[in-house]
Amino acid sequence: MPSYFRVLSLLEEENAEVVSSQELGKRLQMTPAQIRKDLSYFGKFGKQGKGYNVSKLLGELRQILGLDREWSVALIGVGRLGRALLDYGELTPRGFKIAAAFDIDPQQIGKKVGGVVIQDVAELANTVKNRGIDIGIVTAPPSQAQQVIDCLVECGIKAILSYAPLTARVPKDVRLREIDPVLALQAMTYHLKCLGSS
Amino acid sequence: MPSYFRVLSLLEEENAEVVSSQELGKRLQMTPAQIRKDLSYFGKFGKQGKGYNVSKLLGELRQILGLDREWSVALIGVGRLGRALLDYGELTPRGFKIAAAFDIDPQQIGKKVGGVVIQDVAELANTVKNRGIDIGIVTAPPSQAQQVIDCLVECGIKAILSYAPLTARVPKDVRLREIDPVLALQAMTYHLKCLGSS
DNA sequence: GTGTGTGAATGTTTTCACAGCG
DNA sequence: CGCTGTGAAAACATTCACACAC
Repeated sequence: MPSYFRVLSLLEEENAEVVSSQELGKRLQMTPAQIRKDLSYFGKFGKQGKGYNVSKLLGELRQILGLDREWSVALIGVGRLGRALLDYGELTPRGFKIAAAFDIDPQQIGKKVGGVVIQDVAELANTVKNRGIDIGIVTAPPSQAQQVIDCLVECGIKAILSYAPLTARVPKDVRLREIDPVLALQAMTYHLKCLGSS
Repeated sequence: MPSYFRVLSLLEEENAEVVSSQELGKRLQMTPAQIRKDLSYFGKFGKQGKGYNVSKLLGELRQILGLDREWSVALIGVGRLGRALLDYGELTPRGFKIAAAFDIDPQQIGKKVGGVVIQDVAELANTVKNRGIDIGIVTAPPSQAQQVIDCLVECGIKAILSYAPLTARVPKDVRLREIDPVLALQAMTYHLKCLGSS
């Protein structure tokens, strides 16, 4: 559903007034029926014979997805990957502000990366409360990832994005998403392998 | 399914001989029945009363997923994100070698990052053929991503991992996976928003 | 007893097809 | 007419429950 939002943002930049489920389908590589079903789940946003008003639908989705506010994010683990995310320009303009960064390495603590001063992980609990952190991003090494995630959960964080290449255990009221590029690559090799037998 | 492989690798490091679907279920946050179904789709790998032999199952999965060989990857777009991936230590040990890197910026071309010399995108087609590239990773800016992807498709690449925040169009015989951290975050805010009404 | 492999039952998602509105 | 919204149908996925192997 967020990808609907993304493509509509693009359409707005292209000054499109209106869009049909067919056009959306083409852009998102899905069937028009799928898109109509998905959207109708939340309400009736379209006009028969016309399609969907881009900016109106964008507004509706913004509210539905909870993107009508800015979310505060804490990043734990300022290695190469963490740094890349701190420098990544797409987060802030799309509604996610990295409000704090943490590491365990004393050498790193106090340094400033991407406009944020790196704090000691010991201060995590405090900062989460004081700064009203909503979401945690875990870029700590695998050996410490589960520990960090447990800590975030204890702090009351309900949404975690993990870059650690392992399946972490969390209570079921906590949303956990994992990003592991290797997993994505491996999902494709299965199909590559069967290429001769077509 | 690749996550099965990942957790089994971990179990092997822990010197586990044998594992039950229940234990796997706990580690992967799924039901034992699910795991048995998935595995039985490819064959009968378990022993009743015992469970699955870790190293044997690992071997089977390696073959099934096509991980019994090394895959050559080309990375296009050596910005911050591309660099982070070139330096990312998990790719090579898990079977993916970045065999070539490309950029459009003349300032970058010829420089060496993470053991790979950056080449001009113009040489992409040639290199893909000569070096037997199997997979493309796109870390180019959004404005150029579709163009780069089209080029990879023309070169005969059948698997692409894109970090560009847009849904690219590819022929249906080409596997495309997208990684967009913002999309992952937005998928969670929907649930965060409804937190008061539980 | 313990834990797999599997048909049968259940639940969920995707597709179809069409009434009805602009 | 064109395109949405939506029940009904089809496809797909998950869970159950139990026979059977160790």
